Amino acid sequence: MALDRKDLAILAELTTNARASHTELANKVGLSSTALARRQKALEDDGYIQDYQATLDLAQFGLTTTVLVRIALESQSDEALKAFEAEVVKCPSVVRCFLMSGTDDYILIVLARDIQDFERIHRMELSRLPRVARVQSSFALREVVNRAVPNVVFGEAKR
Amino acid sequence: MALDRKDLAILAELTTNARASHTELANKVGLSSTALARRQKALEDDGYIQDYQATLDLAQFGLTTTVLVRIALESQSDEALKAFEAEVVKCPSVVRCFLMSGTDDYILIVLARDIQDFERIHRMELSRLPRVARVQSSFALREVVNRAVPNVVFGEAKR
DNA sequence: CAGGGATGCGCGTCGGTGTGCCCAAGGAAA
DNA sequence: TTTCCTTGGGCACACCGACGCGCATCCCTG
Repeated sequence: MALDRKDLAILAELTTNARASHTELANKVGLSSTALARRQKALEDDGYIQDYQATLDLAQFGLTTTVLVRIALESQSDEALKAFEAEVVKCPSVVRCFLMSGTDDYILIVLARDIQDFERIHRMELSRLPRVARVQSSFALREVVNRAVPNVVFGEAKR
Repeated sequence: MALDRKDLAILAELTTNARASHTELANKVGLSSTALARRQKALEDDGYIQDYQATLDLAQFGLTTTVLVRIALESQSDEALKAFEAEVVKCPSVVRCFLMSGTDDYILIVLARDIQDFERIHRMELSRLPRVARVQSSFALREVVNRAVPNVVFGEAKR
């Protein structure tokens, strides 16, 4: 299935106003509400739209510090990876975790209130992860770009 | 303003079903629809909820490859940082960009269709960024954790 | 005991949503 | 070229549900 520029406009708008009504969206895209409803339902049924979620302002919760954590394991055996991953998913301060190629085995993105809070997270969450050989943390001083969807998705219009 | 466990339950539910109606949410949280409407509006007005956005399945768009890119600049002067950041925000394949402490100046998260596509991105987007001294790319083999909101937010109930 | 804050119920209004039908455009086949 | 068929769009309508309000109640606190 190919998406035309109106589909992309719908997606672009929904990634900002997920609660927009059919008529509201229709006006912005340049369609009637019924045509838009059909397209939106198709986008959902075809899996382009996964779900609709509220975005929280993490700064309101005091989570202003982002830390990138590089982790190397003692062993790259399947058992070690499984054991590590089974625990890392439980860490409440971890928002992302990638299994990486290269020298580092895993890279985590951790959210903390401040540096002292990260010390606590390091002690209570990260240092308790199994099979870890080395942990290296880098603090993000500022977030320059933060997009849920790359702009490249909306750039191409086909029909 | 302090949030009680019902507020957290509302937020937890809205981060999954942003389009849920008041009555629907009220049933899940254990409130009447009117009480829930008041709380939800308060959460919005107080800035806890930033906005509501549709989540796209990036795999449906062919974006299955995540790359972490470490970039060091020729100079850490304010002018060099400004010049770099002004251009990196235009890169359509970049979803995140952090100014970092430590040896690396910036860390980017880039989404590509595949490794060949990343070669194109490297050539067309990354290598054209100004003041770059060194670019180092690491491919993510798998994504173990991907959360928009850390679980630590929902963990604390106060009232 | 009094008062403020939050809740729940009921109501009316409003708007969204879904359906049926018709129309226009484009492509294919005769 | 004509005709048929398919695809997508728009209009109108009716139904259902959401939403917001007012008021009584409850709890907690001072």
